[in-house]
Amino acid sequence: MFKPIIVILGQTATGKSALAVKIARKVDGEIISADSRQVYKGLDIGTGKITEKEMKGTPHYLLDVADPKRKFTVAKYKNLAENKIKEIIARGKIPIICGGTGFYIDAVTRGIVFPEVPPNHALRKRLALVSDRVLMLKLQKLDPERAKNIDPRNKVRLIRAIEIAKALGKVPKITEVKPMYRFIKIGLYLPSDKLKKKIEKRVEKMFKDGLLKEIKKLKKAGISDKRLKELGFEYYKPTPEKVIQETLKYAKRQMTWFKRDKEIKWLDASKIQKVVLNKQVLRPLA
RNA sequence: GCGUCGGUCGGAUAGUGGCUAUUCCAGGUGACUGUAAAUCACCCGCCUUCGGGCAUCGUUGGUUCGAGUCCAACCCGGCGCA
Repeated sequence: MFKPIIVILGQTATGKSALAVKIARKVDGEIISADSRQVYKGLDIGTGKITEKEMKGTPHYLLDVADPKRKFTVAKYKNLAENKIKEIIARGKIPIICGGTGFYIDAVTRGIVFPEVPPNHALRKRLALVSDRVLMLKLQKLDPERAKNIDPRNKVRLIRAIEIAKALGKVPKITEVKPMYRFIKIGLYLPSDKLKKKIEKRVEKMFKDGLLKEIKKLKKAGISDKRLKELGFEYYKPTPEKVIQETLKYAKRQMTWFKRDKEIKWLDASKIQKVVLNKQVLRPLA
């Protein structure tokens, strides 16, 4: 049987990347990123993407695998990540998943099975113009079962449900296939005052490193304001204050997601020591 | 000092004399089936046994069955004139 796979997760700016590298170097591991924005090429400074230097020679995967003009998806992530896990294990190395996108992590670690219906952009475009009420009526006709427990005001979900129902006749129930690996989830957390300070520092550094230039470059490459906003990148007028505020809100939403997962073992990021590392993180790999 | 316009929740803002004071932002709680830093719901004066109860539109008085809305005086702020 395989050794368990370590998952490092937590809110933004808690130091996940550095910890993952540290562990990887100790156990001869390789890192698979779980970040919905770092998959895109060209989104570096704004997403806090790890630099070559910070990797310290440890291989990282699922960074820069998508074009920001096109939407990446969880299902795609799941596929790529599972392939990478296989590859890494086959090479006799240890996979380490590291990131802050809860949905992506769950897709892999809980083995969520997504209906095999690729996005239908023409349909989506058409349905986007319709009110949520009408969308709900449509869905009720197509699949009364799914309509019962869907968010009736959430257009994104309604559209997706209709998309699936049109293709398959109905939306399949959520299924989870027990993954063939065991995962150990380590959550890195910081008390809110410390997190806030770290975020402030990080955002200031982003501006110093050229965040505005990066955004300009993306715009020049033909990425619309709307798309940039979807990527969490465009603020009315990017100022450090605004970006800090948005980042704090995001961190809160991340925590809302992680809190539901009782399997996560939480470690205080400001107190993490070698001893703790050995005891709680590395022991299962011995 | 005179004239004038205004004062509504942490900030901004709506509100023909009539029931439950609007919307946006910020804040809080949560949801999550191929967009997930996305998208969405609820709360956001006080109390609550979650049914509701009590407050409240600068202050004080007045008119009225009924006032955020009308009247008067005062307080505060902007603008104009001195």
